[in-house]
Amino acid sequence: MMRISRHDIPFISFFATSHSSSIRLYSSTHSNTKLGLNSNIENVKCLNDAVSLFHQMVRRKPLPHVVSFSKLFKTMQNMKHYSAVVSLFREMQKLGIPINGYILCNVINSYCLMHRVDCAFSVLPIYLKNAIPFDVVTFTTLIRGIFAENKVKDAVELFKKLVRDKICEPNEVMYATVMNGLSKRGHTEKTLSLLRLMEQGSTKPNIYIYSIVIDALCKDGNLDIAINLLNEMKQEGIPPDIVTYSSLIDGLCKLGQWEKVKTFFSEMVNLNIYPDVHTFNMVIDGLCKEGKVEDAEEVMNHMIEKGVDPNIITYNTIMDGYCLCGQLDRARRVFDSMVDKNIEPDIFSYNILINGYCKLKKVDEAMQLFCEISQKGSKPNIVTYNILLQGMFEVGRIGFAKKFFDEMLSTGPLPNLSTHSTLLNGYFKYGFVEEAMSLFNKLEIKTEDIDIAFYSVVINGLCKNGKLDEAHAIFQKLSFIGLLLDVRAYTIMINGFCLEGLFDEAKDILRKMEANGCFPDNVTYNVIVQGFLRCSKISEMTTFMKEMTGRGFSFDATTAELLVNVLRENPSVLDMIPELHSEKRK
DNA sequence: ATAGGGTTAG
Repeated sequence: MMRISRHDIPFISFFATSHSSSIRLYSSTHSNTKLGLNSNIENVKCLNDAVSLFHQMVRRKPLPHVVSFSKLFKTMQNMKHYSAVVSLFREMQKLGIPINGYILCNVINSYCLMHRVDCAFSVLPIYLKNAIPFDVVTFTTLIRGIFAENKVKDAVELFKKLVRDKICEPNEVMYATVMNGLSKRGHTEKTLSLLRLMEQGSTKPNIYIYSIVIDALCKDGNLDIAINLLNEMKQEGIPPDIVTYSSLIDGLCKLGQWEKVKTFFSEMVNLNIYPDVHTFNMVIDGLCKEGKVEDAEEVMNHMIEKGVDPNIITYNTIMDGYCLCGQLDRARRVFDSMVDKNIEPDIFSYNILINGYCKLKKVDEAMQLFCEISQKGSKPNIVTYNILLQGMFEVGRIGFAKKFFDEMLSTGPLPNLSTHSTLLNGYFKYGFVEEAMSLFNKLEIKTEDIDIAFYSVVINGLCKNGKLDEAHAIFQKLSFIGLLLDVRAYTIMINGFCLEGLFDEAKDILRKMEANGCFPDNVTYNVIVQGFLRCSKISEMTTFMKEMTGRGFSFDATTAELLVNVLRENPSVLDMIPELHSEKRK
C-alpha cells in the first residue's frame, strides 16, 4: 500500500541504525578563546561579511566552538543565503571541522528552502556518521520542505511512518506543520481529521492548531463549521486570539456577511482583543471586491483614528479597488497620499496603476508610469511587462508590442509562461497564425511548466482563425499527455465547434466534460446558446436556455444582444420561446 | 497560525 518515494528510501535505510547511537561527538577542546566572536557574528550584515568571518574562523587556532559556527549559519539563513550555507557547510566537512545537529538542521532547512528536498535527505547520512540523533525538529523541517514542493503524499507518508514506527513523537509544531501543509493545499478535510485525531491522543491541539483549521474552513467558505470550532476551542479552555478572529472575519467579509463581521468585531473588542492592521486590511479588501471602495476608505480612516497605521497593503488594496471600477483619478490620489505618508510605492503599486490604465486602453499613460518606475529607484518585473504587452495588443499596437518584447528580452526580466501566452494570444487576435504557431512549436518543446491556460490560448486562437481541426487535435492531445482540462478549455473547444455550426460535436464535448467531473458554468452555456442563436436554431436554443436557467445561470450581454437581433429580424420567433413570452406579460 | 496586490484563455 505505501508508496515508497525516492525521498523515503535513504530515510528508511537510516532508521535501522539511527537509534543505536545518540552521543554527540563534537570536541569541547575547540573553544572560543577570543572574546568578541559572538559580536562579530552579530555584526554580520551581508553575505560577504559572513563568508569572510567564516574564513577567519576556520583559520583560528584553536578552532571556535561549534556553536559559533552554528550561529553564523543561522545568521546566513536569516539573510536567505541558502546556497552559501550549503557551500560553507561543505567546506567545513572538507576541513574536518566538527559539526552539530543545529548546523545539520540548518543545512537541511536551507536545501528545503531552495526547493531541493532530495539534497536535504542526502544530509541524513551525516547525522549517522557523526552519531548525531535525529529529532522532531529535523523531521518537521523535512516535512515542511516536502510540502513546499507540493508533494503532499510524500509528506503525509513520512509523517505517518514516523508515528507508526514510533521513530519520533510528533509535537504540536510537527502537527501544525503537517496541518498547515495540508490545509494550504486544499486538504481541509484531512486537516480537520488530524485535529480530531489530536483530540484523542496525548498531544492536545493548541491555539495554533485550532487557528489553522479555522482558517482553512473560512477559506473554503465553511463559516458555520468554523464558528462551531471556535466555540469548541472556547469550551476546551483555549481562548481565541486576534489571529483566530481575523480568519473568521476574513471569511465573513469574503461572503459579504457584513452584519456578522460587526458582531465578531464587538465580540473581540469586548474580550479586549483589538483588530490590527491585518484585520482591517481584510475588511478593506472585502469591501473593495464588492466595489464599495469609498466604504473601504472610511474603514481606513477609522483604523487611523483607532491608532492602527495603514501599511502598503492597505493602500495597494484601495488603489486596486478604484482601478477595478475604472476610477483611475481616485486611484492616483491614493497613490499620491501614500507618498505623502512616507510609504514608498512598491512594484505592486505601479503594476496596479499601470494595469488600471491599460484596462481603460490608456496605454500612453501606462507607459509614462512605466518610465517612472526606474526613476524612482524601483524595477519593473515580469508582471509589469506582461500587463503592458497585453495592453498594447488590446489597442492594436502590435509593432509597439513586439518592440517592447524585444526590449524586454535584452534588458528586462526573463519572459514567463504568461508572457508567452499573452504574445500568442496577441498574434492570434490579429490573424498572425503562422507566427503564433511557430512560436508555439518552439515553446512546446523547451518549456517545462506548460499549463492548461497556455494550451487554451492556442486552441482558442486556432478556433478563431478557422483552424478547428488543428485546435481539436491539440485539445485531444491534452488528455493524452495527462493535462487536466478545466472548464475554460472545454468551453473554448465547445465554442470552436459552435462557430462552425457543428453542434453535435459541441454537445459531445459538453457531455464529456460533465462525465469528467468538470461542470459547465455560465460562460459555457452562453457560448452554446450563442451558437444556436447565430444559426437561428431556436428550439435547440430554448432547450439549453431551460437547462441553464434551471441551474441558476443566465444570459450575458452578448447572448442578450444576439437574441434581440434575432427577434428584430423575425418577431415570430418569440412564439417559440414561451418562457420569454410569460416574462414579457409580467 | 491571520492580511494585500498585478499578467494570459472561454
